[in-house]
Amino acid sequence: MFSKACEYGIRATLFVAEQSAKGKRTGVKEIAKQTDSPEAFTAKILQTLVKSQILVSVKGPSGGFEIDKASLDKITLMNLVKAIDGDNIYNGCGLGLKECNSKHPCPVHDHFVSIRDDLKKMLSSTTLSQLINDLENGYTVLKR
Amino acid sequence: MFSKACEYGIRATLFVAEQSAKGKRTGVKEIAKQTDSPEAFTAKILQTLVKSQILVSVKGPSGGFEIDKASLDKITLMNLVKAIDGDNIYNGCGLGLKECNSKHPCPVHDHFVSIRDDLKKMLSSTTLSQLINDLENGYTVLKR
DNA sequence: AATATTTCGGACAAATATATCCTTTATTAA
DNA sequence: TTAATAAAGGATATATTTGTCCGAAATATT
Repeated sequence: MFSKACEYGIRATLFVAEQSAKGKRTGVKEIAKQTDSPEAFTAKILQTLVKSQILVSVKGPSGGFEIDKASLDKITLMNLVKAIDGDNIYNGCGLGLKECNSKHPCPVHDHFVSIRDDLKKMLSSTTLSQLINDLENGYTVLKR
Repeated sequence: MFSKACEYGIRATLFVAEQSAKGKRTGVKEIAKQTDSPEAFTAKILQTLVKSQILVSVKGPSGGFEIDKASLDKITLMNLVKAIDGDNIYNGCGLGLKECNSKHPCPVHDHFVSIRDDLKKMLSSTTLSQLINDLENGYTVLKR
């Protein structure tokens, strides 16, 4: 479904979001530990997310990553996925054809339409706020 | 969504199925050409599909690949995907956690449930017969 | 000002996926 | 029986993804 980079990226962002909601800033080391992800690789992905203006980074002692509280319910899973994996997930053809669309469909095009639409809808309507709510409850987890 | 191998594999299988329905056997060269796929790589994938008993191969002159007509409406997309990509697509966790399930869910688990179920349902209920029907009509295409 | 901390950026390394090539094996047809 | 044909299988090449390492830049603390 998603690349490893995207899986790590979503997990990292959720951890940062959770901490930011508490007013805490957090660094790569802690993020990697709490999301059970490779540290150096996670650092790269965090850089990408900063460039995409999803995260804010601060260098130096007591630096780290944070998310503007106001954007917690503006940023969606779709924003993360696009920033890391691009938009192939909901634009690409199921069988890899270049010019597949409803006028010129591949054999599985119609079968995938509603599934892809549902996925797209879910990704673009699910915000960080919603997701960290379950995390704070302890209902969901970021590792294991 | 699927690997390249799986995309080529599905396209190849559909072409073989279409030909088999007409009583024709077809070789790698023709399959690769008609599905716009790399020939040698396609050959490898066809081997996998033969080992998985989805296709039948015949060596020598006038040899090639075919599908038992009786199995055209028994073999589903799910069978192809499992044979080539394994079952990670509908067993794996959206965020890559090892022990993600309804008792111990990752933050996106519940959000993915219905989408994954729909995908699984679609893959396991769509047969080769159904797919080649649209192909024969010219309603769907295998390349471009 | 000096030092320690932390992200940034580039180069590099390893693993996996994609893709090709060539020899062997089976089979058909002449 | 020989020659031609086509898949099988192994070795190898290339590309992409995943992952690491290290010096540079920024910044807070002393």
